[in-house]
Amino acid sequence: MDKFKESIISFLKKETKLENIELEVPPNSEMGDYAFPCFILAKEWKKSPNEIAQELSRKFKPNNVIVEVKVIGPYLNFFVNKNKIAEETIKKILKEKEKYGSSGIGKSYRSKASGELKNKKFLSNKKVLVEHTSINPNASPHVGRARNALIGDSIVRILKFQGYKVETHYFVNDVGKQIAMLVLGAEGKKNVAFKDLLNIYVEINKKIEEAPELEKKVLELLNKLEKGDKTIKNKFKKIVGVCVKGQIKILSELGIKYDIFDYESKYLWNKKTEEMLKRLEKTGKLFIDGFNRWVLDQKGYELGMKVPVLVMTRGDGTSLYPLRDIAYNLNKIKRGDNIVILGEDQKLYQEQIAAVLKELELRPPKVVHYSFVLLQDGKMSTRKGNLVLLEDFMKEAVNKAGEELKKRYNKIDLKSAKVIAYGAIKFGILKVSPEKNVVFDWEHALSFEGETAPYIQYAYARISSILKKHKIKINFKIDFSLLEQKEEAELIKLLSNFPETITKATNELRPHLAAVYLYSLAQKFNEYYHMHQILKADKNTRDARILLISAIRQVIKNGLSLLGIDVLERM
RNA sequence: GGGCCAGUAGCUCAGCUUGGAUAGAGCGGCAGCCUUCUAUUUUAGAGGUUAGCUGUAGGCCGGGGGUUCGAAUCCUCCCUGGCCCGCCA
Repeated sequence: MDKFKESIISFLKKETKLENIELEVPPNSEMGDYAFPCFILAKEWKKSPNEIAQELSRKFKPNNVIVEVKVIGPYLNFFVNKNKIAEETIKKILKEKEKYGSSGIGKSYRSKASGELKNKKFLSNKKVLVEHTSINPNASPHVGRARNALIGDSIVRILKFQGYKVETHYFVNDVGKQIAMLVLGAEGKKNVAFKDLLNIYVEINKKIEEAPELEKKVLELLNKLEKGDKTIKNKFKKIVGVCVKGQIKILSELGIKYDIFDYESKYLWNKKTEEMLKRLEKTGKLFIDGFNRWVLDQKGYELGMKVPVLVMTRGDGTSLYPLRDIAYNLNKIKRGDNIVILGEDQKLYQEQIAAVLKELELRPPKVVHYSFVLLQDGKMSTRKGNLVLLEDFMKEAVNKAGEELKKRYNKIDLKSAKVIAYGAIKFGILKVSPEKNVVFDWEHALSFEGETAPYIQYAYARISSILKKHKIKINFKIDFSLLEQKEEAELIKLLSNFPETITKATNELRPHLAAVYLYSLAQKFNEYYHMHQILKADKNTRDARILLISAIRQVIKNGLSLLGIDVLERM
């Protein structure tokens, strides 16, 4: 908490004898910087809230931090020392530079062996494992999948920014039915390339739908695979290899990187699943059902299902996904604390996994769920081929950005076009809260105006170009009281709120908070820029304003980097 | 049938976890800001202005009920949409 709030709260605590003081921010900065609503005291003091506010205001003595109070109706409003907040905030930003906004919570808990942070935060270990993307290796990723990768990547960036040691994992479901289908579909085709996979997958799905007896062939393939048939194993490996390579290329083009790829197949043949079963047996909740399968009873966990059980094996004893997944989870839990990004379809299943892990007295992963991206005519589906491919979206966006650049500079700078295009894609997806369904619409998705990354990048470029025109040495002997405009006060307040916003985004694993914040900052800056001269102001005011916009520039850059978005010095 | 999530302006969203002052943005609409050219009596049309800015219209915050001094926010019922509920992963 900053010293401004602290000072107000200590005053109010003394005067009201309340344990918890909740301060609010008035809707309008002219009304004050912080407000205390006096309703809660009305009953006890047997006075109207307005009278209470009056009484408190008489008791208040201005100081170095809080310079004035004002009663507006039932509210007691406080005005902070604007010079002080301006000076401290701007100095802090320009000194900390790319670190500004980091609260270092990742580091602070690492240095503490145990203690209060451990109980407060869900992260308690030294290392944080973030598993995201984990797209089925059956085709080129569609836009809906990108939501997973982008949210995950942003969370990784945020955690690293806060000082956490992060390890990024990608789980490859390389032994599933869908891969078997792909193998079957590719039968007889030579040199299958990444771009062919989608068609093959859609075709084989159609074929199976028309001739369900083909399904037997799929199961046969799976069976042979599980028995370790070398030829089949290689076929799976080859096609998965082509697919993963292609997927990674696209994601890496977007600046998304992974430290470790975990292959599900690893858990198909090693003894981990057997060990897992033995361990589960000790809970006394594992039983063999009428189909001769190992099943875990999950009564008592309030799972939203008719019969709360988790099936671990097939009748023939071979493992099902949950069993392999639990083994995988165990492996990850050994390495550190876990975060997983998954679609909303995995919600119940993850609750089941969490219940299993609790049964084993292990800390379940923190799961971030997101809702699906829909198309006007329904759900996106790789199986049906009803989708917008991420790579096509990227291509279109780069084309559009290129055109815009051409309009302005009469030439296309591909690197800049990509920064703009990928920024737009990322921001467009990240600014929406993850639990919301999104309907993909080309026109909307390719817009570079309004609440978009290019708008924010533009504010950054604009500041850069001002600073280029006029280079002054950063000199802190500046009269910060010259930043007296209303817009300046609002900007400074926003800047000083940045660390708090990022802390919140970290604790709640919600990158969209950063996106929303950045837009409001860029918007406020543009407003300010149009109302007030910067370089043409008189010398002292100009120097103060230059420091202010330098600070804004730094915060925009820091914030965008948390979303994986780059900036341009000119655009 | 049951569980989870969402419903806020014509459209896309923020705000909801922690109740508080006139419910905020963007897109689209309308009217402008700064300039150039063409014709013209005061004006009109076309274009440019780095992706910029201002004003304005547009809301029973899905609906009913409840809690509270006060509800978009909390509780409850209902409606609509998304996701899920036993040998797929």
